[in-house]
Amino acid sequence: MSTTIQDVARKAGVSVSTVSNVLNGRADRMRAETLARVEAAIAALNFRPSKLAQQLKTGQTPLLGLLVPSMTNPMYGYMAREIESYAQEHFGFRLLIGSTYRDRAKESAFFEDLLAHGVRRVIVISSLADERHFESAVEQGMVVVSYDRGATPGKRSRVGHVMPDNFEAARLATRHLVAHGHTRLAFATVAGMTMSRSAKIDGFHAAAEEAGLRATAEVLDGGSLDEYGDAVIAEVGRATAHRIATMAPRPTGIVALNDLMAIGLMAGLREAGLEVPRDVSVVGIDGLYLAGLCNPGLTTVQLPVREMARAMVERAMQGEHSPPADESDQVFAPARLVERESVAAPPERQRPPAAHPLREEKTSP
Amino acid sequence: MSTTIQDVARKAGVSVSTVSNVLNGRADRMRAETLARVEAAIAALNFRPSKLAQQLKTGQTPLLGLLVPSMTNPMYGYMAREIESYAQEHFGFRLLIGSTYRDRAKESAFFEDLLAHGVRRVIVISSLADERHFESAVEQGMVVVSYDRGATPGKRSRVGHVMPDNFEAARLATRHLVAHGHTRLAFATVAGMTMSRSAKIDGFHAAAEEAGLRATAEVLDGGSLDEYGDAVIAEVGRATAHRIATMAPRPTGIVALNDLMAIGLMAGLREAGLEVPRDVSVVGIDGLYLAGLCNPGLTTVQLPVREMARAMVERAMQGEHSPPADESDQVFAPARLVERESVAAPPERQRPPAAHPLREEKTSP
DNA sequence: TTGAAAGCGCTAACAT
DNA sequence: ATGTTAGCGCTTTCAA
Repeated sequence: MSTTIQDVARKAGVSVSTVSNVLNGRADRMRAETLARVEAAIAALNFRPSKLAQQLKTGQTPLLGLLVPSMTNPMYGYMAREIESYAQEHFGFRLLIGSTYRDRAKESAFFEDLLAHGVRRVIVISSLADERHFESAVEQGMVVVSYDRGATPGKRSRVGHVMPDNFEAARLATRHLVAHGHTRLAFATVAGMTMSRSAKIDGFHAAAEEAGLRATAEVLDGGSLDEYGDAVIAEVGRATAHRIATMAPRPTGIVALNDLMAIGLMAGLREAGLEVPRDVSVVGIDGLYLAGLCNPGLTTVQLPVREMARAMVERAMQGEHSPPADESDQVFAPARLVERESVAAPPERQRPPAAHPLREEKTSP
Repeated sequence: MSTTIQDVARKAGVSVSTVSNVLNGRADRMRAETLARVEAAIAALNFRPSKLAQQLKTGQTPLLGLLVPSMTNPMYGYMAREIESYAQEHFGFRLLIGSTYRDRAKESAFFEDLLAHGVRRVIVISSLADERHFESAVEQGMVVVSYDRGATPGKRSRVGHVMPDNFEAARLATRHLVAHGHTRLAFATVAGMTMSRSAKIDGFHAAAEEAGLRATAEVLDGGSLDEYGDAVIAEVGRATAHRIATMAPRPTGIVALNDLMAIGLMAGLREAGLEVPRDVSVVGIDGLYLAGLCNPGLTTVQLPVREMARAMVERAMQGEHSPPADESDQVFAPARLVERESVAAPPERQRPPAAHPLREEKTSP
């Protein structure tokens, strides 16, 4: 089929081991003239050693597994992009990607396949509560790095952890609302608790507490992600917005779990006849570029995505050895608040939602 | 390291070929009792055959290469998702993904790596003009399917082609504007011509012609994609919007190359003090779910993404044999127009852009 | 400085 | 019905 090391050896008039030596940078073991002949043959035949065969021999394959809940979510696309380019540029690794839709069976199946493919390093972005299936993969020799979830305290896990400072991110967002004079605060999240979600809620509460607003700060728990199709989180945001519109008194400052939810929230608020930021202020967390394209522009807390991506790749590449004796989680400072137009002072007194028809979508053939 | 076929054979008290036979569905060649023993051993040892070794032997690896311009673009995320799930569910293939950033060198490097990894089937979503590097990959035994680009007429290519009916999509969008009474039409695109772009432009012109509006229908050629960072297309849209705002007379009905560009366009129009749809109407092409979250909701032509994804996977799996003698491109009807709020009748007379300050982004630490 | 040879884990003739 | 064996393309001792 394609040229093999044998062909090269034959063409260069040397043995395969010599060719293998030049392939593996052991050019010192041979005469310059031999090296030249081999290199010439490689070039002439346009030979590329089969990674397959190399792997089978060495047990190492330059492939990085990446597990994301959904590639359709712009945040994961963003992270995947950063992970890919760093892994490629610094380690020559390609990405073997898989979507899990937050389904444990799918996650496990993906791990099995990775193992079978000889992939030994994986980055997992998941919101699944427990990590047992990862541990078992680690047992089998995998290096796994998990995003946005801390190690279970006590149980020293061999899984690496990288995450943003979710607490601080939410606190920053909440303080921004407080600074604008909001006193009725809400945190909009989805059903189900994860480490990162609870950290954000804690940050939200902490900021409310500081401002003496704890009594009126509430957590709005939206629908489950499973119930919705694709735009999932945004849909939950939309649904939550409709709920907010009917509350009395209504919260005026809302921190969303993430930008996508915030975007859905804004759309829902609009549909319910409420105007952002006149009636309700919204701030997101993530820092998607899409936030800057919204109307109004979404104020959001920018997470250090690139830095986190690098840290994850580095950790995944370290190998099974190096995890610092005291494998503490790697946490990043939340970057900065990016101010746009979705936050303003709360309204003097609350208006009822305008008698605004729900917008309809027509479809024509 | 991990359990091998040898271990299973030993444990079951049979030879490796017997185990291999059960692995490959040749259970009929043995006694039920033997089969049972082998299966028991496999289960007990939690044995998964190494795809690596299988590949080396068979030359087939259940991996599908997918080349996209950028994973950050929601449209590609959407396509990747559909491709992945179909390939996984129907063929048990995983995705080896790569971003090219529309760079030929990166594309070629990716192909080389795929070859080295034993991957023989690739789907390419690219806007690069020529396909020569694909042809060479095909020469080496790859099955490649290219999205959104037709085969060069005459030169019968061995590369498969799948694309939406771009002409019809743009025509549909344009007619919608015409139906709303617009007479000054524009098509907003990016620099550089590709097959799909020119098909859209043709569709745009065709609709204008039908309506006798050809004289005032113009193509607005935005910046190059290379100049921008990540949100690329949206940024081009934004820049184009600023240009539109200063035109006199100004077009009132705009068809955007795609949804992302339309979203950027709407943001830019807003920044320039123009209101959509009161001053300018916009319609996109793609049908991203994000279009429904915009404010105003973006009217767009929904492309049959899932169907196209399936067709591409099917074609990629067919193997090198089947390409129908007259390998014609596979084209899909554009689905439907999804009406939202970004289109209205044109204004009676044009207002100058409001003295509206550009919105600013502040960043605080 | 170079080559011979033994596998890596599996498949598929070919034997028995 | 089951086992033996020769590779797939490469890496890596170990010899020459």
